[in-house]
Amino acid sequence: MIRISKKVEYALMALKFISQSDNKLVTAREISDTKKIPYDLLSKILQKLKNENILISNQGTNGGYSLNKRTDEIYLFNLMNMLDGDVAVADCMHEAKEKDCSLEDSCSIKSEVAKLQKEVEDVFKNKTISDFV
Amino acid sequence: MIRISKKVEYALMALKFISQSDNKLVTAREISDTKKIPYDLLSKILQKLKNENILISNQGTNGGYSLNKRTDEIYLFNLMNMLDGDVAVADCMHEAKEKDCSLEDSCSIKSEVAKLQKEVEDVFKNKTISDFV
DNA sequence: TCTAATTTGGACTAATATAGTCCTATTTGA
DNA sequence: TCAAATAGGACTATATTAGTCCAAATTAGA
Repeated sequence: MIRISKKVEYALMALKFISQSDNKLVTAREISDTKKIPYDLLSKILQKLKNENILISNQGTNGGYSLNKRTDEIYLFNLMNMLDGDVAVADCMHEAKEKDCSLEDSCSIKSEVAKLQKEVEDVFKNKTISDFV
Repeated sequence: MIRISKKVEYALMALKFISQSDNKLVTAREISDTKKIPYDLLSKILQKLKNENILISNQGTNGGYSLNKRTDEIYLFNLMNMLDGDVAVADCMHEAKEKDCSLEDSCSIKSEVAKLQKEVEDVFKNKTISDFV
């Protein structure tokens, strides 16, 4: 839902770490060790961020990751979407599938919940990685 | 976390329903039937709201619930707290126990997460039941 | 060309949180 | 005394999140 999951938390820490490494390539192991983040989980996250063009990766010996965007171009809201999927304040606010709400007919609060959704979204859309650095 | 769980959703629907019943006592069965909410679950929610002085209950035949506060005195943020416990954008933002964050030392993003917490809290603190009626 | 360091990525398990159910009291008006 | 209601503990089921395990592919350097 709308929250900073462990994945997002780890992503923020990793991105911050990478952004502070003066263009030197950073390995998953390095981040995992200094930040005490489970290695396998972190790897998955970095791979995802690479596939989403947030990071650039170099494989093999001496490989590692580097940023592919400026920190102020990476939005928290997007990170959350990438890592945890649809960001929604309530089950019925999932865009993708309209997650067929069983209450549809009897629900009397949907429009206000939608308003809430927008307000909360805005908070997360207004934060970028640069805010965390 | 910070979201409208089913419990909160049902509470909002129920409170709206009760607020629109002109002081007539409303039974859990009545709400459950017309709003298609699982009866047992709804009962628990109403009992909780009664214990938190949001509702007044009358037991026995012809019993039921009525509001104990004006709708604009019932804050969404408080409802969430009552029904789902501590409202937090991240695990480390739980007040009660400081939920001993294993990253404590290596975490480099806590202050910004705290800022975020406050911003999101404010959204929920600025909504009352009257917004949903 | 071999080896070690590294990313890649699928499949699985464990832990936790949420949602829902079942059952038995207790209260009270008619 | 009965039926309609709230009260509430204990339990089960489901979904989500977190974390682990394993094997492959890539690449620099000895």
